[in-house]
Amino acid sequence: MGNLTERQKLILALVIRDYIEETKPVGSVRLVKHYGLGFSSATVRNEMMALTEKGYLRQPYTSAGRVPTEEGYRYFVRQLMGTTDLPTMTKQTIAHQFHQAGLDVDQWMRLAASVLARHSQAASLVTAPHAETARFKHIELIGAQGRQVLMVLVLTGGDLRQQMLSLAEPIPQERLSAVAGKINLLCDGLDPDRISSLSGQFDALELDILKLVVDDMRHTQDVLGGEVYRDGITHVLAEPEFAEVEVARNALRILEERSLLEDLLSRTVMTGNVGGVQVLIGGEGTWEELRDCSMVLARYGAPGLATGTLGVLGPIRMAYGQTISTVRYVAGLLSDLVVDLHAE
Amino acid sequence: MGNLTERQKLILALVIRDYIEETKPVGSVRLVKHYGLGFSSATVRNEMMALTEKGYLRQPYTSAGRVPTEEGYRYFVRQLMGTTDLPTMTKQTIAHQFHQAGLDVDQWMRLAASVLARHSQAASLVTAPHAETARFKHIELIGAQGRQVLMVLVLTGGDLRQQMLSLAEPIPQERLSAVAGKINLLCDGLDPDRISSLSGQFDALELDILKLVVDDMRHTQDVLGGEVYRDGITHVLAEPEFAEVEVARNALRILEERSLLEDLLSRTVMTGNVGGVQVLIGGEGTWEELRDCSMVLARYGAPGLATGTLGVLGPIRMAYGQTISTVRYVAGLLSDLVVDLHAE
DNA sequence: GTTAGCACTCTCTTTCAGAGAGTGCTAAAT
DNA sequence: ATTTAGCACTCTCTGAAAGAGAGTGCTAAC
Repeated sequence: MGNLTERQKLILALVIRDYIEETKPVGSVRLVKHYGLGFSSATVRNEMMALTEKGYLRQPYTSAGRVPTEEGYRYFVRQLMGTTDLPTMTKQTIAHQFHQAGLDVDQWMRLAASVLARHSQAASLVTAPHAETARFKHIELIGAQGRQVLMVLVLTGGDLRQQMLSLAEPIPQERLSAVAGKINLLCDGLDPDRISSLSGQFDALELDILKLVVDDMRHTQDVLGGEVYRDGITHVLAEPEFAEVEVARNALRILEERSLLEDLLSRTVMTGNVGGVQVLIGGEGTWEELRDCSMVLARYGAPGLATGTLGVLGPIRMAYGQTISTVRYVAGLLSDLVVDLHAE
Repeated sequence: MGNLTERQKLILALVIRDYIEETKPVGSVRLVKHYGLGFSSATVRNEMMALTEKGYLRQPYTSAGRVPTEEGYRYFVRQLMGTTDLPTMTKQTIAHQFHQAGLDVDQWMRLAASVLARHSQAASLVTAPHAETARFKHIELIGAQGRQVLMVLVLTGGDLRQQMLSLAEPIPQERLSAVAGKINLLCDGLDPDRISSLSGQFDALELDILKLVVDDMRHTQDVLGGEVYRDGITHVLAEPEFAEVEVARNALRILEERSLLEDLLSRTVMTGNVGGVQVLIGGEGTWEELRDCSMVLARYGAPGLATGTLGVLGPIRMAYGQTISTVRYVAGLLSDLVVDLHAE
């Protein structure tokens, strides 16, 4: 595939930049005029031919202007774009909004989704932070009417699970509290496997409860155990590449179907480090559903404590610089907030 | 506006039925042939003219077939359609799915949204059940690192709120438990106003906590206090009336923007009774955003205990019979489940 | 290595004509 | 007094044809 000359890099970058703005094939004449290049359109044409040969550009049809290929975008993102950063003003505005939200995780998530969507003009996606390995912290059993009992389970990392139990027979609140107290004492800080191994020390009722606790904890360890926050779906519909309803449907399916999302996240961002931003451009040969769109994903949080995922879904013709820096910045903010919340 | 003759009613119903199926203007000849009417196309034309005059039908352009107006759909839904019911088989299938979901409210909601979306082939919307007037049931204060405290608040109706507090100084867990115990004792079953009036009996720390409790309880009373579950967004995009991206954007905004939704729900379904299904066809002169779509909404739950809202959003050309019976049935199921959960 | 010149290709837009569907009116039939 | 057959008319939709426009790739000169 050979390397690119500086001039080829320049032209590739300009084609991408222009195409992202204008949404139509970029011609050689336009490029020279619009960006005041120091060489002629014929030269640009020659370079474009080379770039087309190398697979970074393509023509929608013979004798049309050039459009970046997915490979072209990837080269741009990896080699050409450099690391951009959000303007200080913008960062301050966003940070301010988060500080105003206080310590309510639900608020953060909603705000994060909203900020991502607005600043990238695309659909956004945020999963609540949760511990990778669930550890028991606290259980509460509150009797309701009859044999119904509300079980509230608190895990390290701030995960909170509730469940309504229907017991075989009514149990007085004192007994429930005693059971909860015993479990709290013996299981503090343990993971589900350890708790399972403790079964010898409990009676039948306690074991029933403990079984549910363990199931619940295991469930929490799933990638998508918690709530998924979305925003900006209407933004992607505004993009011309999603005018074709089938394309739009396909893209939104990714956001809507939990199983798809789970597969996608577990095989990409979950394999990366916190802080690193991953860019998926087109299907990347793996995801048929992503064929016509790109995603910018990141993991946030504090490894060992609690982590979550956030990202953006938009057309392949995406302003990657802007989007990547937004995702990185919001991921950083959320990481700070997670740390603030758990350690002092 | 005068009343309609039986034959006019028949023709109106057939036009609507045919238009819903075929998505194109219905002509007089087609109507006679396709439904084996006992009178000629000329007669149908005369009746159609009358129906057009009365505002129930309209022509996209001179000498095209007829299309129902919003007024036409409304008449159909209110006077012509009658009460349809889901096939027993379908009902059983749905009921079975819910029973399998156990007692996990989150599961119910997700399932309800999924069922609504699939059976109505439209976008669905479900809000979690919560008490209209929040009543205190239980508080738990769990010390985390340093001055951080996790407050878990349980209200009657099963509402569960968590919040991270950052206290002025570290407080030992015993003291926290004592505070929680005292609040549990004195506030059991009270509404936020009553709790506020009790301030004389508490010390500074307790009052700080109590303040947050009251705020949280008030917040829970909002229409959209809890989580909103959505599904089937891709379905509406498949409908031809949403091929125009602007129309689709507009419709999805309703689902996406909390403030819009809040306004809409509080002014419609919240004014109705549990069990009653409300149908909004087009903007109804009030909601600009709903101009190009219809919603079928219902409230479910047990009044006084906990209620929630659910519904469906689709094109005005919607299979109202099918959709309404699905919404009614799912609302009924959720109501039963809410009752099961709270009373025995 | 670069550039001017030019023929060529392909799309996009506009125009036009014909087909088709459906109406509304009139006059006859029931 | 309805209902219906007949018919002229209206309007959209489709496809073909033509012209404009943008942009390329090649060749030959700089």
